[in-house]
This record gives sequence, structure tokens and C-alpha cells, in this order.
Amino acid sequence: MARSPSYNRDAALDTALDLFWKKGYHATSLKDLEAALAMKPGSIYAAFTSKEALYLAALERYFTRNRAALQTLFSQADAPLKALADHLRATAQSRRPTAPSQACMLVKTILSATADDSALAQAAQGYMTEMSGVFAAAFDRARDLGALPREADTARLARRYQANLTALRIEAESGTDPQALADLAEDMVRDIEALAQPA
Amino acid sequence: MARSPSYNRDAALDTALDLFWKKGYHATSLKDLEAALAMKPGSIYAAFTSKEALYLAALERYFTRNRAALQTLFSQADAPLKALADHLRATAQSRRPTAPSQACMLVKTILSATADDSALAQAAQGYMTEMSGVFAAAFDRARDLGALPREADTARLARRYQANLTALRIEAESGTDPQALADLAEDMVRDIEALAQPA
DNA sequence: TCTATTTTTGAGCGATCACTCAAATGTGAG
DNA sequence: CTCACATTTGAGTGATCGCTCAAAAATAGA
Repeated sequence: MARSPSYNRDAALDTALDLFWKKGYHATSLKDLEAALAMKPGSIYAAFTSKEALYLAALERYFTRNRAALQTLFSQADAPLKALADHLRATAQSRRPTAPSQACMLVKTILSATADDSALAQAAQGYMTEMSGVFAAAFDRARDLGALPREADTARLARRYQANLTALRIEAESGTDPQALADLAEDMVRDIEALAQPA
Repeated sequence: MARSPSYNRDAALDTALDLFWKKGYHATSLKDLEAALAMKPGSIYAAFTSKEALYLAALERYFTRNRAALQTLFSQADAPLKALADHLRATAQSRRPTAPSQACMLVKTILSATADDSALAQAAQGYMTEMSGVFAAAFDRARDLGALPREADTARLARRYQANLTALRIEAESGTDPQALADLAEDMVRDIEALAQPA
């Protein structure tokens, strides 16, 4: 005994995510969102409460998706260190013209947040910490498999890895030429390979 | 036979720089600038043409100042590699509550630019390349002083160094605790020390 | 078909956006 | 002091901002 929604919530969130990721929070207007989502303002607000809440929902979706992708990437690999290294290489290689931005949306959120939007930055920081945990888990697995020394500080290695990945993606966003990007990734990979213990 | 300006152009630019650096281009309104510069809109436009031109002028100032600081830091040091390493450590240490942001303004500019503001991103990218040249010059000097092998690819080392610095400053902006930040810097320093040739 | 319930619509809210310009104000040369 | 000229003023421009809400449209159960 009621009308059912005519939009697909997940698809709408994906569209909003693309827009926010590309243009950033402040530069994305409701007009932009109305056009992209093909929804009138009233519907958007009925569905997502506010622009800020919509951004938070999109950011959560971004995080959840990325975490899942990396978790399967690292948990299925029988050589975690190699998987970590390959992920760096793939990040440098990927000409992804589809993606709204080469840079990480979490990083973009943190860097563009002002005192007014601190909720956005806080959410992004929390997600960053969780992502660091995923990397740490991969290093943990490498240690348990004997590829790292028992006393390896995996949390620290994870932070270092995350810093490398962040910088690599920013460099990609800056339009650095593919060869230099690949070289940079290879330099980072060497950090990881230097850790490896001969089996 | 004319009235002379009542404001100090450089001081005004510094103030605008602080504001833009902290809040970003889109989140900084003319109202904000009017209050910070203590200038009416008409005066701001007479002096700086437009919001975008003001941002570009502030960005140039940021770049010029930073380049000068780093150039003296590296050119006066008789151990360039140590100077580079110390700069990483200092960046991690610096509780600079004065600075508008821990993150580099060039990076913030690049990441927040949309298709409309591409001029801002292009300027920032050019400055980034120039900064990379400063780092390369330091590595060049290290090589000439015999601290690096003759065949060292100093441009590549510079990009790697710049990536590290970028990531370190973003980590600082994210509120990572001081110990983890110092550890991260130390990991990066090890990269440099590994390059050093015994004298 | 009827009706209770939900969703969609879109004109329009007050606030703020970047920006303009005619008038007022200040100033140094003559 | 006078006056040509530069700077400063600030009310006000049209456009756009995020957002609201009463009315219209659609739907599922009775």
C-alpha cells in the first residue's frame, strides 16, 4: 500500500561517489548532483538527508569497496609481500581513464576539509586507519609464513606502505610520465623486497 | 600627484596565503578574504584582479619562499645527503601550530583542482617540478662530492625524495601520533643513507 | 476500484557567491 | 591652496548556494 522508490540507492551512491571523488566536496553543487543522479532536490534530501550525509555515505561506499578489493588481493595470495609489491606496480601502471581521480578519495577528503567539514575529515581518517590495518594484516601474514622476521613491526611497515601508496597515487594524479611513475613504484617495491627473508 | 596605496602588498599576500592554504580555494570566500586582509572588495579587485589571480599570486609566493629556504638549506650544507635526511626528520618533528596546514599547499592545490580551476593545478604542477629540481640539485651536489656513485640517477632520487616528503606531510596533517611520524621519517631517512657511498 | 501510504515534483526560500562601479576620500606636484 | 589622479568605499549586481514543503503522482493491499 505504498509507492516504491524509482531509483536504485546503490547506483545513485556510485554516481554521487564519482562526482564527489572527481570534483571534491565544495566544488560539487546540488545542481551537479541533481543532474548526475537524475533526481530532483526533494528526492535527494528524502533519500540522503543532506549534501554532507550523501558525501559521507559515498565515502563509506568508497572505503568498503576498496577494503574488500585489497583484502581479497592480500588474503588469497600465498606470497603476501609479492602481492603488496604487485599492487604498487599495478597502481603505477594503471592508466585508468575511467576512474574519477588517480588520487585516493580519503586523502583528498582529508586535505580539503576545513573546520566546518571536520566530520568528513574525521571519517576519512578513520577509514585510513582501517586501511592501514589491512596492510598490517598482509604483513602479519607474511611474517607468519616466514617471509618476515618474527620481530618485524608490521604496523610500522603498514604505515610506510600506505605512505608510499598515497604518494604514488598523488604523483599519478599530477600527470607524471608513465616511465617515471613506474620507476618510482619500483623504488618502493625495493623497500619491500629488502625486508624479505630468504625462505 | 596621487594617492598611495594604504596596504602592504606582500603582507596582504601572506595573509591571503595563510587563508587559502588552510581552507583551500573553494572553501575560501571573498568575505573571508575581506575580513583577513582588512580590505573592501573593490580594493581587493583593484589590487589582485580576481580571486583566482589572488590565489595564483599567493601560490607563487608560497613556492618562492619554500624554494629559497630549501636551496639555502641544501647549498650551504657540506653534506647534502645529511641535509636531505635532516629535512625529513625536521618535517616529522615540527609541531608547527602556526602553519595553516601541515600538508604542502602545492599538493592541496593539485588535489582540489577541478576542470574549471585547471590553471591552478597547472601552476602547482609546474612548481612541483621546480621543487623536484631543487632536490635533484642537492643529490647532484652529493654525487659531485663523492657521496653518491657517479652513475646515480639524481632526478629519479629527487622524485623519490619528493614523494616521501609529500606523504610525510600528509601523514602529519592526518594527525598521526608523533612517534609513528618520527618512525616513518626514519624509515625514509634509511633510504637515503642506503645510497651513501663510504667516503 | 478505492484508499492509505509513499515518493516525486519543482517553484522558490533566504543566504551567500564572486564581483562591479559611481562616488567619496586621500595625496603629492605645482 | 588647488587640483589632477590614484585609491578606497560599500551598497548592490545577477547568479548560484544548500535546502524546503505543499501539492501531485504512483503504487500495493483491501
